[in-house]
Amino acid sequence: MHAEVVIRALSALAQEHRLAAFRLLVQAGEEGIAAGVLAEKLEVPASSMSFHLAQLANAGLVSQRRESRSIIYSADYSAMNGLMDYLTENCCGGIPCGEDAACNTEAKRRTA
Amino acid sequence: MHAEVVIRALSALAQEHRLAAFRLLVQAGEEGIAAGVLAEKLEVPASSMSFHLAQLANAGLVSQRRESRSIIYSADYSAMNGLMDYLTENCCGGIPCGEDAACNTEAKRRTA
DNA sequence: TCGATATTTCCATAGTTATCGAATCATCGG
DNA sequence: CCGATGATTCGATAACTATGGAAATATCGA
Repeated sequence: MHAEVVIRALSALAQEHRLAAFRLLVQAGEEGIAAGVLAEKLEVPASSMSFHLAQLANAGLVSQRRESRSIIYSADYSAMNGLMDYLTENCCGGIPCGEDAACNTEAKRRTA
Repeated sequence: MHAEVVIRALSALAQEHRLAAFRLLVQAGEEGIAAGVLAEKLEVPASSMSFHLAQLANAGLVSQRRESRSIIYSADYSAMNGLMDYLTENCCGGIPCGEDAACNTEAKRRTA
């Protein structure tokens, strides 16, 4: 993953509504969530939501599919993992991920 | 870690020069790097570098100390781990960190 | 104290991003 | 085909971010 792509992903997530939308999409899993539903849940006008979803899509963090009149968005886990990979490798250098750092703490907490 | 803080950290990293600076600081470890050295390495005017470092500091990702005439910046690993924590917990939900996801892949690669 | 060095603050400016109503496009049911 | 529904695109505007030179601040050595 190049720095340029990483920056686009970070920029995409660095916004209140987009971070919130992405969290919901991650929770929703494969099934995804329609644009209108996201707009309603986040109390954002449809055109604004569309703008934000386009940013997330442009960053490769979400994919979309049409289902009748709705457009369903879903999180792209591999893109997110690519981002985590980059951050772990380049920005967590001093405290590698296998000891007491974030990722592992989470992993343990999760399986506990 | 609240969403607000997370967004500030993501915004801070979502910029070419700041991401590059932070990577260097992570590599440098406790010792840190002086503002002027960073400016020179990244080929950015001193005042611009100062601006970017202020953003990183504001996000809590770096700390600074004066050492004679220089101001030495160093990465705050715990803040970065806090960010990783949040992302793992909120944005990697579907594929928890203990299986094939980024963090663990990294951890294994690192200790191998 | 003076001059040099390291950095930040100030300021103007250019560029980018967010917002949201209105217009447009796509799909469906009848 | 028509009206309704779900979504995007357009366009204007406001807000924020990045840039970099000049001035100000802090520290040092002599």
